[in-house]
Amino acid sequence: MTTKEHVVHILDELRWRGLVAQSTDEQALRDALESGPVTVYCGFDPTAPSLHHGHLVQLVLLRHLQRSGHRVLALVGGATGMIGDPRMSGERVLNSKETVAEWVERLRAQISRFLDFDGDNPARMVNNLDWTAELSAIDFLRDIGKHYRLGTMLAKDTVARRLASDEGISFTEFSYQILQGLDYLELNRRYGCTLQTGGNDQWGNLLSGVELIRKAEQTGVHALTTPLITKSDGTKFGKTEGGAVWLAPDMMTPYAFYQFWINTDDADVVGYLKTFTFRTREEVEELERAVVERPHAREAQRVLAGDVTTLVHGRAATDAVVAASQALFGRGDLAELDESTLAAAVAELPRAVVPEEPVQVIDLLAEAGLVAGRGAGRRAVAEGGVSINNVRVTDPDALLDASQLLHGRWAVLRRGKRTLAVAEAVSG
RNA sequence: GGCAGGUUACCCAAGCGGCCAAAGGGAGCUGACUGUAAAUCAGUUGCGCAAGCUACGGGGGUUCGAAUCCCUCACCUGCCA
Repeated sequence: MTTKEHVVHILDELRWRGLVAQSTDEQALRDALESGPVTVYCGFDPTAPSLHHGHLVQLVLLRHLQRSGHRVLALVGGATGMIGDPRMSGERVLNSKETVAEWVERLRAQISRFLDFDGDNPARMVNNLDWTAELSAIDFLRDIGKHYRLGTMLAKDTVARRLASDEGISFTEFSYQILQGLDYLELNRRYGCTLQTGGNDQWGNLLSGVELIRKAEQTGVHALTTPLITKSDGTKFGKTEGGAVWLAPDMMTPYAFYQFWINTDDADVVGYLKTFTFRTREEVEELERAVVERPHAREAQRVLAGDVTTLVHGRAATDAVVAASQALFGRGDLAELDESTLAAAVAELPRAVVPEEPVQVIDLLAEAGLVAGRGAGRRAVAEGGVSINNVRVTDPDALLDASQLLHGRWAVLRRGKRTLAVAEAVSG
């Protein structure tokens, strides 16, 4: 921490980083954060086998708070994940208990990377299934349900809109807000938690807990939300060919993850540096100048991609993908790369196996997942969008011949400008 | 439980007996221009080299011919109880 950060209030720091959208009584929150360690919690529901870019914002926020001395609780929604937070796109399909349990474990492992669970201010991991599994329906309705007014619940934005939609809303999803409120109450009682954070779309759910605690405990607690991360061109942040930007390496390779960030628009990169990296104001300002003065150098994008990939996948993985990116997108001829450099670079890519017999290029493309099928492969070749070792392929029926294998082992397949895979000969 | 409406490709949505592998929009993909950026313009988006095959919630039927008509099942929604 630089000396300057000591004089900047954590809330102002977070605001500068674009991490603050709404909060309950801001002055009260400001005073609380200033007067001593605040216990804060943020929940993560197991709706998929991995966290994604949206959760990353929350994890970064928690990390900032922990670094400035506050106590952090990371909650995995073993219970809420079985109910489903209502969303505008319609009723969710319930996952099996086994699936939810499995995903809970995966999320736990992922969250652990972002916070410090040792030292003198350790973060703590909690699971809301721990206090809901044994809760009887009667106790739930008497002790918790009695504090909830139907009018308030129905007025919640998502609920109201879902009710007005053709699809409506099930009682299960409607009840979600109570479960989340209960979590906050429970954490307040157990650990003195007085701040809950979340995405701005969670505002209603956060307030559910704030109100429940006010009624049940006659005490005021805080809520703080982060803004929805946006892109300047109006499209959705975090959307890729494969879906979301997953943090799990088995769902999105570190290479693909790095590439996602390095392809950030000029118009967005400074904002993302503030939000997703821990760079100081001075560093960000310098990179901001670099974007204006030398946009083609893409320095800000490189720093962003490097920092975020390191945060999520670690130093070693990042070094590997940076080297791979430089090799594969560098100016030089791929054939001139030495064997070990090329080996490291292609290690990050999806691959297809080159059999003994002659094989069609389009089959390799399909096998490597670069195209959806042979037809799509033919189309890609016809469009001029396929190259092998940076040499454009023009014949849809082209075969890969052994002379194209670099170092006798690899051929770099490229579709479009930046989607890569490798065809590898079986060694032997 | 009753009545009404709905279920079309990644999403929205048109089509209501042949000219439908299915309009239009969104989104995606590719090319040109670039800086692995944006914007713009162009092409493209069921499987198959092709003949052809499989498709409009599932099943059955009418018809020379069905996404389109009939029956039935499933699911969704609304109103009423």
